[in-house]
Amino acid sequence: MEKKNIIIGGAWPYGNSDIHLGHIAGLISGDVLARYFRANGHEVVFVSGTDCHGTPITERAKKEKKSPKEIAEYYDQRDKQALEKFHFSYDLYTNTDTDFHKKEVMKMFEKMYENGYIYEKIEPQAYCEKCSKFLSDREIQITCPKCGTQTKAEQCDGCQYVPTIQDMEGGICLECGSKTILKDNKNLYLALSKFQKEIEEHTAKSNQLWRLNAKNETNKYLKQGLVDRAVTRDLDWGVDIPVKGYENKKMYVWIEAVLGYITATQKWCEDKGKDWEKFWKEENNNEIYMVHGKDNIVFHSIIFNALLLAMKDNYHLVDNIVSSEYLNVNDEKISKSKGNGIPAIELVENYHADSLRFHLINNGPEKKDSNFTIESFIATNNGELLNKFGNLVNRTLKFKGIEEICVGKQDENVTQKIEQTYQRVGEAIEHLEFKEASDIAMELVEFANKYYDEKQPWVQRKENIEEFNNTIYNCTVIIANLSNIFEPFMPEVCSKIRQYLKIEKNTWEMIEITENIVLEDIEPLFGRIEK
RNA sequence: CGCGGGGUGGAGCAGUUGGCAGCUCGUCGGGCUCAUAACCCGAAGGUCGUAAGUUCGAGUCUUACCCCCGCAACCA
Repeated sequence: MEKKNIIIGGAWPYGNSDIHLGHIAGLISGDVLARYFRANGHEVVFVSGTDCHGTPITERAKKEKKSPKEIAEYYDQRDKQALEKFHFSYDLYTNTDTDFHKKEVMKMFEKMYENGYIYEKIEPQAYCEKCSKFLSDREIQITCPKCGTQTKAEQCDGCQYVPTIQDMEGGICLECGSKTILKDNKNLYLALSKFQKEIEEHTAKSNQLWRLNAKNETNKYLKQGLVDRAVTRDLDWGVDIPVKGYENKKMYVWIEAVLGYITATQKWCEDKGKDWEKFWKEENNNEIYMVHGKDNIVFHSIIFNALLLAMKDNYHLVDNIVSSEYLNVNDEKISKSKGNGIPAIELVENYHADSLRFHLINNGPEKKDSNFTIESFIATNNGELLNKFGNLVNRTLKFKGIEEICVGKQDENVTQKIEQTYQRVGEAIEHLEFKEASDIAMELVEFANKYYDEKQPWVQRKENIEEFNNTIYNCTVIIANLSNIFEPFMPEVCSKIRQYLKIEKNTWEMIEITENIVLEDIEPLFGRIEK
């Protein structure tokens, strides 16, 4: 297979709360891809980080009487820990508050400005004279001109009406309660409209593998026609604007956050002495995957690509949008007010990370919203993983009194099944069908249990020791290969198997066992969860 | 005509370009004893929401209709 340079970008968790199971369910696909491509010998950079800027963080900071930095740092640590416990194999997990990120983003911004894709526009904006500042929509309360509901000016709670700028006049500043006026304000805008055609063409060309939601969302925006977007905000927390006259504004958080995929790559490459451009610039046989939830789609499929184009610097655009739907918990949408968010870190401290990973991959919101219940998770752990997978390993490697796996005769059918499984699982992963991939992988486990039962090693052992050795040998070969095939889904368990069988590292091709293996300290891979 | 998702055996779901309706669990019957009472075999159970249409052939495409769910903020 031709070696590729692959970027996998996991969505950046927002640093104002713990990431929950829904985030993990969406992001896990990125880790599956990363592990799979690495095993295939591709050059992979898998990056993410904490998104530290923006209003929700400043709001939370104010409420807790802390600085935005303190809030962001706390959740950066928490999220990083949670992701590590889930065995996310990020090459770099950083955050947007690093000097490196800010410096590099400012350079990129400057380039877009110089290229004329970022321009100044003066427009009236809601202003509070008492607070002496411009207000964003979410900081104003208005009476909806359509239905009369009292609502924040982002969108009407009652009728979904989106207020115009005129509606903002005479609203109420949520900070101090005084009336808002309209006042001219200058902002920098990204000329998204100039990229309409290029993004349309690129999308049509590359969206074959995209999920339906990504195609629909992106096409919806393209159909409406891309509209230029303000990229500066009246805030004091964020990345500075490297343009004269904008000293007291900051960059719109989405703009600098998505550029984090690039700065993180740059940082990692710098530390490793590699060339970051071969991952991001054209003609390097590269491929870019972006992994996130459905509400993030247009930021990656449209805005990020527009930014890449605006730099006019030979950037390779995003090829694959891997967007998940939402995970519900006990049939309810995850929401903090309901308290059903289940911080990811709490679950992974109580349950086996690999079991959770497998369950989320096999039952996750890949094509539509899915529902997580602890009962269904227990069923996966006890039924699929322990009874089938764990038990296969145990009944083979802990066969009564066995101390050593002796090299035997490789069974043709077994070889064929294993090779076929590599191929089919690989294809499914490359087609971004992760549920399918995990199902096919499980088929090999079921095949092995069947093989075992048909051969009846407990009988063979008494009647024909050579055949007994062959059976156990073939089952062990399957197990060895399971440790490769399941690596993208359950890395911890797989590395444990490799340790038992003294296999050095995982690959994505059939491995054989050519030397006897002395068995030591074999322990069950999964624990039973009692209800 | 606001937007979006969905209706498939008892439950939870899969069905990608239309080609004999699958999976897991559950139920019933059988086998085995190596293994964390785990494993294997067999059976029952579906007019794929309703109606019409296109087609040699539709769960899969078209149209109409019925029902369920989500859509302020926190939040993916």
